[in-house]
Amino acid sequence: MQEQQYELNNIPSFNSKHIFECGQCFRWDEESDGSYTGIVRKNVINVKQVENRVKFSSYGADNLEKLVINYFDLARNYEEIKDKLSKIDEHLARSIEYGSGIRILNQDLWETIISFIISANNNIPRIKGIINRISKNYGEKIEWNGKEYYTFPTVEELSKASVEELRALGLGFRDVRVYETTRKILEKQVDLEELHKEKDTQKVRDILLTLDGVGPKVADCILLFSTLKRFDVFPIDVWVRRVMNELYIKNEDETKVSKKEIEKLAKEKYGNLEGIAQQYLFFWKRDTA
DNA sequence: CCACAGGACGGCT
DNA sequence: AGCCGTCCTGTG
Repeated sequence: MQEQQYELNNIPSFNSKHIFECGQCFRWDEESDGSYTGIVRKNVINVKQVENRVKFSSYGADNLEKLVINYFDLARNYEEIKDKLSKIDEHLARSIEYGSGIRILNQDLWETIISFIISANNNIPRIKGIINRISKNYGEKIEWNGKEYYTFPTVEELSKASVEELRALGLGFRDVRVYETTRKILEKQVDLEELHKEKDTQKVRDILLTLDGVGPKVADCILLFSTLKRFDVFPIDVWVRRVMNELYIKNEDETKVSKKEIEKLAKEKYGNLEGIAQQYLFFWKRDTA
């Protein structure tokens, strides 16, 4: 464990608020000075952005520079992606302008699976609370600057939790889903290493769908927000349905719009960048609601 | 007290 | 295949 600093100037397409508040992650909290502190693998990281300067400080096991480059997806050219998407239509161009500093994080696959199972029928403050309690009870403690942080438990660590214990942490009906999925991954009925090797997005998606609590929306979020990193998926939640209906479909009753119709439209308009297009649209619609 | 918000799942047609 | 009630908890 060591303390490290790393600084970057003029990174194109980087805005900490956009990154941490676009609904992709649950373990980052804003500090009183406007910086964000989060837990990534076995590290606590603070990100302080003042205009074009971003200061990263960390306490943990991993090399900070390598971790930052990987986690924040810094090798990818978001400027190029935004240019391409902005040309598609004015709606998308406007939402890209609004969330211009969004980057899609490379989050741990296991943690992302459990986090998005918990996200089902749930709101962000409660999801964050549940994940914090899970980490506090089954993860490892890290003390830094007089504060306590907890890593997200490993598969082995979380497999110690009973259904009753999970229920007591506030998971509600998701307790059995998390319990069963943990067991399936522990027993390698679903092998996360193998998932990373599979190139075909549909095949990976079909495997994810065999996990308890993983339906179409959760599967797409896992594919997009984890190290699986697929942009050819389009997670459809109530906000995405709302924005797609308002912009393109214009049905009086948005609940009547079928997922199939939205999926087809997204694929036609945004092609294999539909996943990142979804993020700009979602962040804009949610933030301006 | 009730209404509502938010996806997966199983039972039904 | 599509539709709908149920699952749980926090908020207004």
